[in-house]
Amino acid sequence: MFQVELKASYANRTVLVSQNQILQSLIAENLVSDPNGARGRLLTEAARLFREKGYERTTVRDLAAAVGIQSGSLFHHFRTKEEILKAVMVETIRLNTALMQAALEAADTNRKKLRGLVRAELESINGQTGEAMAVLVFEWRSLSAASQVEVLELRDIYEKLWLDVLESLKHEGALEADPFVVRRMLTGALSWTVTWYKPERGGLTLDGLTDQVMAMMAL
Amino acid sequence: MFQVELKASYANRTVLVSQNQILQSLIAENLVSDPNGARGRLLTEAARLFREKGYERTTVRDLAAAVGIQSGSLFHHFRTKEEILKAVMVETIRLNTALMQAALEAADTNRKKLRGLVRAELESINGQTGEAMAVLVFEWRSLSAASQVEVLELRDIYEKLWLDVLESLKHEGALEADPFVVRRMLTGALSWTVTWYKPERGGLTLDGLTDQVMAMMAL
DNA sequence: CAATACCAAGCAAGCGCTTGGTTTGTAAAC
DNA sequence: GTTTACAAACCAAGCGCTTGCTTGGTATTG
Repeated sequence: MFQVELKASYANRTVLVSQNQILQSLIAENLVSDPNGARGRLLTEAARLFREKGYERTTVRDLAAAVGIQSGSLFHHFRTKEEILKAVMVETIRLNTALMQAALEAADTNRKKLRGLVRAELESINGQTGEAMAVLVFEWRSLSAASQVEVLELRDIYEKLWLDVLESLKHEGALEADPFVVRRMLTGALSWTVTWYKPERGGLTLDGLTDQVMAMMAL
Repeated sequence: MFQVELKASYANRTVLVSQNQILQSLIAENLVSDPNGARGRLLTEAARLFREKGYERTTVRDLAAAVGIQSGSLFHHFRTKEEILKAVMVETIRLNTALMQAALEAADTNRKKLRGLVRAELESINGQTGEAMAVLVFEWRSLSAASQVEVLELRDIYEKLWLDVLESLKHEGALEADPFVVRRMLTGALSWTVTWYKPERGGLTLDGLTDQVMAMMAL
């Protein structure tokens, strides 16, 4: 019991450290904005507001006020309001693709890889990037058709990571259902946690939640 | 093979007939609007538009044009635009609660009851009431806090139907995970089908999809 | 001394909703 | 069977406000 807790705590710290390292390297490559910089701070606040009130109900004046500038000044950083939404989504997918890849590399069996993906996605949805992840799910329609195409290309890379693992599990005989369907179901189930899962109350940890998901799939 | 198809077709017809009977009795009780009446037609169109473009992006002029009247004339039927959204949600929940109750009554074991609920909810989401169901999920935030409270009361009744069955399954030992968590996961997974499930292509029927869900849960 | 970041002011368009008046449906009164 | 009465349904016009975004100019920074 004590052993388990120690191990869990250690695993948690490892995850956090590696998450940060991944973020830093993405910032260095200019693939995501530094949350401490002007642009990054705006995107963080935008994600928060978009999640809280929805994209349409969030005005450029709200966004500007959240970072302490005038509404007109926003348009020196982004040409349109929609470009802000797109940036939130693009950077979120980039970060999460990297996080999922790291989760895959840390596991040796396909079963552990799936658990790693589930755990990582739950962490993305319910952790610091949760607001941006929720925006990705719920504000999709607010993106123009042109932007949707662009973001979808990134999303396909991300989804392929999942499908590869699920297909391997199917070949192993560990999974009965169609990998494509399973991934879609998992997308829905995991995203939806953002609307109800509150780690502080209830006592259900992220690891516990991950266990429940795996148990539900008899894996 | 031929037998199976006949049976499926018959089962499907039974479902459709009973769906219609339930709808008729709810109309008679004035709990939902007749889709052929003026109010019902507006609500149907509203659900379609809200789902297609989102509540905020749908203007009262859009709504009015969809039923062929002037925008101002809308306000003889509803006092505010939000009242239209609320009406869509309330009537959808009322109809679906009745459908779920019927599904429960038609099954004898808890396992069949769960399958009935899953099947019925998938049908609600992907059938004629799908647009309204999607609105219920994706436009929740657009409801005022006061309306949210009102609709939540109805939703609780609906959710209790699920929880009772899941708890029975847990007591039977057929379910390992927490019923509450399972229901939340199912809510997410089933709602999400609206974004990807297209019965016409792919060849996956609603019954097939139901089977996949049950298989995923090892039930 | 550029380039970048910002402000103050406001424009054009679109929004939900109101207003005053007309048409339509219905049913009793004669 | 026409007339009268009246409410519900609807139209045409537009008001007041908010929206995303622009403009012309001013600090700030390397």
